[in-house]
Parts: sequence; structure tokens; C-alpha cells
Amino acid sequence: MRSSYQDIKADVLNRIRQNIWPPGANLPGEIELAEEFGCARATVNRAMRELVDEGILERKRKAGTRVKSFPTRKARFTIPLIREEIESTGAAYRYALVDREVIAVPGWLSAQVKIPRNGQVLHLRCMHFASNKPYQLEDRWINLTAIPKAEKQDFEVIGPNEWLVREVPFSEADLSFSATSATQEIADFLDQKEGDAVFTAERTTWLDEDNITHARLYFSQGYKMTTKL
Amino acid sequence: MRSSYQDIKADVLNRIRQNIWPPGANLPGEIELAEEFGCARATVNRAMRELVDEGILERKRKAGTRVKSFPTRKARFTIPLIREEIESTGAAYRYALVDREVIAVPGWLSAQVKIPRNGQVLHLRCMHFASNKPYQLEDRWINLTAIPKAEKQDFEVIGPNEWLVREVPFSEADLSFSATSATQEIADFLDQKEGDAVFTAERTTWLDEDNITHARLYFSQGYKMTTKL
DNA sequence: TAGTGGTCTAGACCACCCC
DNA sequence: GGGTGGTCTAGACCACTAA
Repeated sequence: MRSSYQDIKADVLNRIRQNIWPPGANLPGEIELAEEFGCARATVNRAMRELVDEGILERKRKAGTRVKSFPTRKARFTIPLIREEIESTGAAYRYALVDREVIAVPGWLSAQVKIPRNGQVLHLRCMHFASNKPYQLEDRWINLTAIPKAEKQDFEVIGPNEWLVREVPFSEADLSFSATSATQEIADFLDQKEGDAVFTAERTTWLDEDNITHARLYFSQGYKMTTKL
Repeated sequence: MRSSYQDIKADVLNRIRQNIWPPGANLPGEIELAEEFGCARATVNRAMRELVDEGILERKRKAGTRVKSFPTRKARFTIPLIREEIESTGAAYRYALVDREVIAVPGWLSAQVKIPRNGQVLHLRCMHFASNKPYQLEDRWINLTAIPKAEKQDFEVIGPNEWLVREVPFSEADLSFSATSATQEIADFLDQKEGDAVFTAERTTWLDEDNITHARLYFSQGYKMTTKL
């Protein structure tokens, strides 16, 4: 009875669900499991590694494999391109540039990220619409010291996110989500009232040691970010 | 010059960053890469599979491997146990049960999830404190048809989340995040003002076809969910 | 239909780390 | 020290799909 690594994953998950292997329990070693499932150790190994990756199991050399006591699963999510996100709902996507200015790095930004003092940044504000209803206000700073060619872009047609994703590779990004109260100005853009709750994402992107860009994304009312575990 | 799969990953990422392989470019086949890196095809394969998993590459049989045109990376995050989340900041965690009642399934809930009409649910409201400051209000429903033993738990000492994670395995969960305005009641619990923006998480958990539990988590002001890409 | 990735094998050596 | 998982190999067969 040959098993694939996916069969093994499913089987292990079932045993955990049926409390054959409750949280905290030790599993047999890879060799033993390979015999039971009638496959090579590498196959068992792949199944187990993926279960570790999903947050179900813990493994340590010599100590063996066990079910996590509190199996808090890991979820994955993508920050999709906003155009794709909107079009996937069937709505028409529209982009509009609001402001564009080259300025010296504001103090709060140079404190937060590593941009040389006296460096210049490109500050952009853009609106994203779904079927002509405000969907997201994007407040973005691009580090011109790191990405000088951004200055030549007018960003009238293509949004900075889409341009950056295509043109500028990055090595790391920090991401955070929070709820903020709309200022009068933000409320006007999003067609809401001052003080309304606004789902806000903040993102900082790095290439090795250089900060590339920082963005604040304000979503209009009713936005939900969803995922599956 | 032997390479490990991690060396290969790093090398591929570098070539992408240096625009040797720009977005949309086709990569050589696995056999060719294996020769170049001086390793077995399986090693290359593992490196490439992981890069697909991280959202950098796309692969299709026959067509080959290419850099995604819009490399929107996948982030992973864990929904940590709130106790661990709070204690990891150095604050003291305190839990308190607010309400506990067994009721018939409310209409809005039975519509949203699959609980038999006339079924009973355990409705709980709990507070989580960080150093005695309100941190999260948890509004939870547990399906007693699926989890009858929950009725015997008083949840005075252990929160329902912690109990469920340890006692009840699940197969799937839906998760969503949004910003809502605090009602007067929620504001009172969180020590805020009515109408304040509240970061809200909603979670529904399933075991095969049965809905197990549904929870709404209201975080107090200033909460940020952060992750790295 | 031919070429690519997807998976599996049987064996090997190694690194880590609990006992 | 010895047992566990972590990784690698050389080869094989298979599944999908673009041409």
C-alpha cells in the first residue's frame, strides 16, 4: 500500500483530529512511519516538513516529532495588486493621481526608516476606485536616493505600487494593519464622515539595507481583509 | 562547487534583484540549473518549489519556470494565543469572563454558519487585559451540537480560545479583519469612547462539515497587527 | 507528442542535541 | 554517544500541457 506525501499528510491530520495523537503527543520516527506507510523515508520527511511549516507539528533532532501543544496554525495571505483585487470582484478599476511632489524627507519618516537626512523623497497621493466608488486612498513616499528613476515617472496612468512591483525588486517588507479614525481630509477622499473607522495598512519596503518606499493605505468603509487557515 | 538548496534560493533571488532575471523572464530548466550549480536535480527542485511557495516564481510543466510578472509575495502570520501575545510584550496577562449563557442559535448566526435550527449555542463574552489595561473583548459562540462538552466548562479561569485550541481540533477556519466603530457597550469594555475606531477580527472554525465556533475579537485602541514579508 | 516539472526511491552522510 | 531529523544523490517513472 504505497502512499504519497499528501496521503501521509492527510492521514497524520486525521489521527490528530481523532485524538489518536493529541496535542503534545510524540509521533513515531521517520523510519518507522516509512515502514508503516510503505514508502521511502524521504516521502515521510516531506510530509512532516510541510506539517511543521503549517504550524501543526514540532520537530527536533534526537527528540523526535510531536504535535504542537497549542496548534496555532499559520495562515498565509497575499497583498494582491489592488487592480487585481478589484477586478476579481467584477468591478471596474479606476486609478487617479491626486498629488505629486518632490520634497525633503519629513522628520517623522527619516526617523522611522533609514533615509539620509536632506535626502529627497517623492510624495504621492492616489485614489483607487471600484466601479467609480472610492476604494482606497494611497499615501506613498518613495526614496529618491535609492530609486532616482522614480522621479522621471509621472504616475498619471500607472499607480506607484504597480510600477514599483514591476520595476524595483525588494528583499524585505514590514506590514501592519490597524483601525484609525478618518480625518476630515481622508473622509472626503473616501466619501465618508470625519471620525469614521478606517481600515489602514502600512507598508515599508527594503532592498538590503536601503529603504525603498513607505505607504499608508486607507480603505473605504466596509473593507474586510479575509483569509483561510 | 556543491550548492545546497538554500544557496540556490539565495542565488536565484540575487539574480532576480540584479535584473539578470527580470519579472516575466524564463529560467533555465532544472537539469541545466543542476549542472550549473553542481548538484542533483532534486536539490534544484526543492529550491524552486520553495520560491514558488513564497510567491516569487511560477512553474508549469512543459512551459518551464518564470519569474512572476508581479511578484506579490506571500506573507504568513500566526494568530497567536492572546496570552502569549501579551506576555511576549512583557505585560502581565489577565483574563476575565463577562457573560456566559446557553441560548438557541440566533438567526444571524445560523444563517452564516451551518448549525441546525433549534440547536443550542454557548455564548461567552470575555475580556483580556495586558497589565490591567483592556486589550481585547472576545465575543464568542460555541456550537453545542458539535461540542457538547463545552457546556460543562465554566470558562472562569481558562478562556474559550485556549480551551478550544487544546481540546477541539479543527480542519479549517475563515478569518477576516476590519475596522468598526465602537458601540457604547464595546467602548465601555475597552475603555474608549463611542464611535472610536476598533480593529476587529472575526473567525469561524470548522471540523469537516460542522461549524464549531464563531468569534468576534475587538481590540483596544492602538492595536496593530504586524508581519513581515 | 515531446519536454517540462512532480514525485518517489534506496541509500548515504551529517548536524544537532537529549540522555 | 547515539538516535533523531536534515539534506543530498543518481536514477526512475509519471502527469501535465504547450506546441
